[in-house]
Amino acid sequence: MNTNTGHDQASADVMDSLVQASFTVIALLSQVAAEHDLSLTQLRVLAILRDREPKMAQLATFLGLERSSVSGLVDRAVKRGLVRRDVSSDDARAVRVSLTSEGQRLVGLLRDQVAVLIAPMTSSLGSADQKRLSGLLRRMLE
Amino acid sequence: MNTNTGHDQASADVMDSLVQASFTVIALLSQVAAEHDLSLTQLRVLAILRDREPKMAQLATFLGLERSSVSGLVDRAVKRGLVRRDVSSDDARAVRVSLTSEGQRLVGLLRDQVAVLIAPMTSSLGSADQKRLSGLLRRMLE
DNA sequence: TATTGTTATACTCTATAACTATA
DNA sequence: TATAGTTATAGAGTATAACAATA
Repeated sequence: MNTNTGHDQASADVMDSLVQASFTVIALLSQVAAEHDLSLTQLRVLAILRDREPKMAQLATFLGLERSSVSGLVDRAVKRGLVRRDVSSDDARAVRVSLTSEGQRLVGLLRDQVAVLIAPMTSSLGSADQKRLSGLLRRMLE
Repeated sequence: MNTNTGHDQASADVMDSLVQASFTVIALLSQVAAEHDLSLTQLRVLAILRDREPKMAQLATFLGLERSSVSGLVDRAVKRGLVRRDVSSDDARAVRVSLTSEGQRLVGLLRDQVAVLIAPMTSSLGSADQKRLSGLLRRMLE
């Protein structure tokens, strides 16, 4: 009988495999980031800016961080020439953050390297199972 | 034609869904940790110690961190009464780390809370699909 | 008055280098 | 000599609180 306390075996299995897979993937992303002297958070910043030009407060929301924390992150990324700050056209208080061309180049490179590192894992599944996996994950994330 | 550069659509799909799912899961773990004033790393330490009593160097390997970093982590966990250091019986240089009863209690609680938070996600899949998902993830991680 | 962003401050996390004690 | 662990130091990441500029 399932008493719905979240402890039945099937739930525990999904939880454990999801958690383990997540740590594996995050470790891999951290490794790619570290090879470019970036933290995981800096990599996230670049990934977010890949198809967005948010204001600071929006970037903080995406990252789940305080605005003050994001100020420092953006400072360091600007110092490295990866990111740009521009005063918003519609609100003189607001700052819009975007990738420089150097930042765009790097984010493409990072994506390629992640693909290379993740491939040995995913290719242990056949092509049909890869589609099943991404389908299941997407349905779960919706 | 797939030129095997890791850029075909199926590979990109799995990569993107895995990365997105991983960030979602890690954010959830961080949230549970934060509710107990723990960092994600401290939560990992407790989870590792749940069924192991490693020496410092082994714990560092599990975490993928330097021994000096682990010294600080264990210091803070000891200070909170969650973890204990004992001189190893076979090597007077080595230190064995283990959970206190308070640490055991907490790690159980954390696991329950993660299960509760992850449930809304996983339960969007039927029971058969949950099994498929954990099966695919496990095969991928082997 | 409320909001946007930055700055000041403090603590955690992490690495490197130097050290102590034991093997 | 080599290994296990700690300590000293420095930089990044993070939050809270206080602040300036603009709305």
